[in-house]
Amino acid sequence: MGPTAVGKTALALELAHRFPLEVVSADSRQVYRGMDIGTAKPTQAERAAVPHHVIDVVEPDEPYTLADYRRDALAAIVGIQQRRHLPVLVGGTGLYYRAVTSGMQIPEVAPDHAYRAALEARAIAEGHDALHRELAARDAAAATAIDPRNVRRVIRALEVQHVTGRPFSQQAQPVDPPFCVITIGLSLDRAVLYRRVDQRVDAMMAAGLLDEVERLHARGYAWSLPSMSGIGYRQLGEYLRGERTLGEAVGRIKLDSHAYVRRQYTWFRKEPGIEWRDAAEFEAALDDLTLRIESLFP
RNA sequence: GGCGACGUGGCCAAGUGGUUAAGGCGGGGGUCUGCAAAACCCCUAUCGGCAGUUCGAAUCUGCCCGUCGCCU
Repeated sequence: MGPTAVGKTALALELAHRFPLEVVSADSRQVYRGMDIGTAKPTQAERAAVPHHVIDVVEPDEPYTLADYRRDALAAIVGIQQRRHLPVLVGGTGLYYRAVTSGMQIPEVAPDHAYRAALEARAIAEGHDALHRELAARDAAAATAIDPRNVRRVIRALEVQHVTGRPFSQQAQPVDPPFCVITIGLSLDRAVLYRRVDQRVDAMMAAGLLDEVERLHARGYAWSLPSMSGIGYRQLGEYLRGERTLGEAVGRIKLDSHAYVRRQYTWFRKEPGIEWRDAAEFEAALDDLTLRIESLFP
């Protein structure tokens, strides 16, 4: 695990020279087909050399949820284990990481978009506190745990309670992890990482990110889609709609990526059991990880 | 050397006598189990320096320092 552009993919590919491993992506954007450059997907050559899973699984306009991801990732891991290969989860989406490694029980309630839209409208009309008060009445524990201003979370809790008739808070109890996990967190000095992010954004532009975004938009994918609202796609959309210059859009991509890095760290810091390694000491991290894995298979 | 303008947090920028000095950007921290590269929240200055005027000054006066412009 680790923030964007820290070198996770490179480390995994290097590790693949030492172990028969397969990669399971833990990246919420690489699941979309056709979004290659902006999501920094591993190349076709890299994916030919090392099998990758949970990449390119849906079209950009298909909804893909946490539950979908958990199902796909666990299925991939089972398959890898049957092949007697080592499953290596690689990615920067903290929630996805947790869904796989912590035995998360996700309430079996599919999104009801009409219901959500109605509640969103209420939040706007009556204020988010109104929704939160309703949640407090229906599920006090959830109301305590969820920030009233985090409308999206409040709505999901209401949705689960609405559909199942049972409190959301009682349906989200984690169980023991289904397997033994070693987590290596790759980290890098913030200023250095920001520089690396900026360089990668420039490289993405040179590699044709704008074309990629235009092509997706030409295929009819709305800017409001979750897939099209990711970093890179959103800002270039603003440029294509004439809301800002190309230079401004690229600058925005860089700064939004910085903020994303910060949010990623916030998430990872909270996750237990992560062993942090300095990405600047790539070889050392690689050797150390090799020893850690070998110790598991005497 | 003279004249003029300006000098507010890392940057941009309101405020031109009176509650705890707007806001934006950047930076930092945080929340989040079916939209998570999302959504949301919090933090981040005493106003170039000194001396005055005043009950009270970022806001007025003087000097100094600095920046910019024009002139010689």
